[in-house]
Amino acid sequence: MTSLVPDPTRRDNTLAIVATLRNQGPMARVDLGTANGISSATVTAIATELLRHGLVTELPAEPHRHGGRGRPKTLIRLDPEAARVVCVKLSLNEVQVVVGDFTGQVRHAETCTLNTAGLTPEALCDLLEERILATLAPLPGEPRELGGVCLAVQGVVSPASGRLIWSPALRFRNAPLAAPLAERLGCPVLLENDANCIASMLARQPAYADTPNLAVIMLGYGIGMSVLIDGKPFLGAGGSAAEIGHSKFEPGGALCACGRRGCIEAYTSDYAIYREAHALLPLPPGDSAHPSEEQMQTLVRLAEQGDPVARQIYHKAGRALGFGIANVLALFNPDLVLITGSGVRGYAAMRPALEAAIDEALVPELVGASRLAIHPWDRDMTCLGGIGMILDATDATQLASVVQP
Amino acid sequence: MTSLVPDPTRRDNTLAIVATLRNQGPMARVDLGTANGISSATVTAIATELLRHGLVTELPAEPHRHGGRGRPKTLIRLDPEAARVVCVKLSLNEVQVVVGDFTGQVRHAETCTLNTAGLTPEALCDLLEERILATLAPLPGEPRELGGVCLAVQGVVSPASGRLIWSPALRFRNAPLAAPLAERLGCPVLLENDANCIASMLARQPAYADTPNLAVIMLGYGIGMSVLIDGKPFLGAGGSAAEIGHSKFEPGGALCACGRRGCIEAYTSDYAIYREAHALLPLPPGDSAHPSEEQMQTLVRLAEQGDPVARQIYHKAGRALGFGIANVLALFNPDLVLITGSGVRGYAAMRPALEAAIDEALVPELVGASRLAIHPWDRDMTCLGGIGMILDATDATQLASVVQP
DNA sequence: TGATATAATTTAGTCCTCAAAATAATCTGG
DNA sequence: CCAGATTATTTTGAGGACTAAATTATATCA
Repeated sequence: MTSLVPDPTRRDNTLAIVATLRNQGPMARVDLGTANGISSATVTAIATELLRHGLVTELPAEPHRHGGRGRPKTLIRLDPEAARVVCVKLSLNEVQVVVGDFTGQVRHAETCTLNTAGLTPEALCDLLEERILATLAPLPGEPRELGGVCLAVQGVVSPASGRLIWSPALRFRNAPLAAPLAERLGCPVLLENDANCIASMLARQPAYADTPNLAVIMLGYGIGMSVLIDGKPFLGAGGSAAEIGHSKFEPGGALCACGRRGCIEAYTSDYAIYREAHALLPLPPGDSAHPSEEQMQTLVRLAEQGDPVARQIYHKAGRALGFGIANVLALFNPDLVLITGSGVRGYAAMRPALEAAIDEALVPELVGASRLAIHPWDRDMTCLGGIGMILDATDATQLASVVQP
Repeated sequence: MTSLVPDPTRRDNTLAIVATLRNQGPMARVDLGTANGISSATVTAIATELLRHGLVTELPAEPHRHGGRGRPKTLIRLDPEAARVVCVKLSLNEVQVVVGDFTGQVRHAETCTLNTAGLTPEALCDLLEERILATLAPLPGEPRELGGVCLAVQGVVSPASGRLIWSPALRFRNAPLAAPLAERLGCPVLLENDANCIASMLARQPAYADTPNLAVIMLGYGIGMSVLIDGKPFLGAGGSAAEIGHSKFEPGGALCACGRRGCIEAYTSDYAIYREAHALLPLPPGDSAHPSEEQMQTLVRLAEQGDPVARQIYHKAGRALGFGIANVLALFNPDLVLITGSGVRGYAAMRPALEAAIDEALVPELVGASRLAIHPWDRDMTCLGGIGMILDATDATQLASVVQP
């Protein structure tokens, strides 16, 4: 190790190349150069270092599929084995552990169910350490080769300080989680909000490359949001930005899980919809505090079949969300608002009221060119995004030690 | 001119030094180095170039006030004469033209009153060109030495495209202003929102150096806001971000000047307060559509003296603003919310309801460490900020041609 | 006056980037 | 099968930029 902190220019260029390879797959040196605005000579130099450190490999030439004339491109790709990272998604009564490789691909995933609300911070760290090591153990390679862990939780977190401020999955508040877990595991731990993970995963997709200001709203048991500004999650001063769920629909309105009244979440979340419905409509049995997927789907079906009570409930949910989105448009003016989460199942039922509410709330000048779309929900998106985030974070530190001979 | 685009590293360092000199006044080379994290040798090199181009001058040594031992510092400062810029503030029925020097100091200011609402885009450009040249004419130096103009307007603008989307001072909408004016004047024109000018002026002050995430709310005839993220105004995708005035207090509420209902502005702006008051309270005479400062001060005085009607009006205004700020806290989580504008005259009357509304709306976890403060209003702040913004903008282009011999 | 201290400049060395030249690897067409 | 033609990669050489260290400049202190 000649120098632990290489030249910042070189560091930036190296990070850009690794990021390009991760997001766009194997690529030739020339193309990496044009994609990042650097000369091919520089790419050669950087690639040589990365090869020497085993972070990338050259792809064997493929004799076929080589349209043009001259010397064929030699693609280089990230070596999947160069790092192993983990994303842990912590939600109410569920812990999901996903193992990813250096390219950001998922290699293994496990989920376990337990009572999360009863955990103390120490018990939670015990549990997470145990689950992560148990998940890693059967995999080839030493578990200690772990490059980093992303802990994705619902609720308010402060990534900078590694403290969990508040989560619906846990009873305790304002406890440091990243530092103790990092000490146990001997690797960097990034504490993140689950919505930020999803949003940064979406931002990586080419389809959203031209919408760097992106608001991603997650509908589910609660309501979360992540706002990407220039492609990066906006955290605010203390990490609690983008809390659309607790922005207001009407003063003195419905009671929210947070204890205040009139929050968007108190109208549009699963618990709010279920709360309105369960006394009035025939639903499958279940835990009254936490509506099941089956119950929610029954409710959506009722609304879509024209049941007036269910329709009314979804109408109100859509109207509240529409006003919430109107405030997001007025305050963030994003390129695109994307709605996802398990709650998108009810989007069709909410949509008319939602769109009418936005029209009612905002003049066209303030809606501007912002678009509104839904993104199909996939429960693994969170961890995919978390793996990308911890890889990006560890790149920055790891590559600091990629140095010259 | 050997090279019009110098090395980006050198360019960044040069910009940083100019910015430091502008914001913090004359400084020695050593201190410029430590303040910007660069070596004193590099500062010497950059300072030599800047001296050669006449952008900075060395301050004569002051024999007194030189505490220490060794060689005394030689302070360098920006040469005030190195550039002349103008900020034009366009508000309802008023155009203010302010001339600034390279250090950001105001050298001259003029205000004129006229009917702005009746102007077409062409007539407005005619007027602005005429006013700017007339203001510049009597000053020493050729008017054509103008380095840049900042056009600060109330309303929604898109700085990137130079288009005015919508302004309460003008009847037309969605017209390009920056380009035609730049052509007439032969210099860069920056179209900016007035709140952004004020916020970036405040951000330059040392008192706010540790609050890079700052929301500045301007109370006045309307209600505007600028949100600084990492010290820079957040514009959103189309320039219409941070429109707190048209975020919602309650669906179906009071009628707003924008034509929709329930906007914060429809409760807390001067026109909204006056609208509630003028039929019920004895106020000085005036134009009914646009309350005068005298009328508003009378109203504030009535509220502070305990008049129940006036108190009730300010209570409601404060409550609406409180809910608006709660949404800003939930969505932006700023370090600090600063309230300013001519409407701060009524802050004391609004304050109890405002603070109660924030408490009612948000759990402490979401208020976080965000603070709330007022900043005394000074009508010249806008143009001071605009001068700073146009100087920053022209630095970037100007300094591109500051090159080696 | 000389010792000491601090600021500014110069020097020497390292690193990085890029353009251009050289080299490598392939296809094309006779 | 071989001589261009073509494109990719690597090497080379030149030009900047930055820093640490040495040097020079200018003060105070005793």
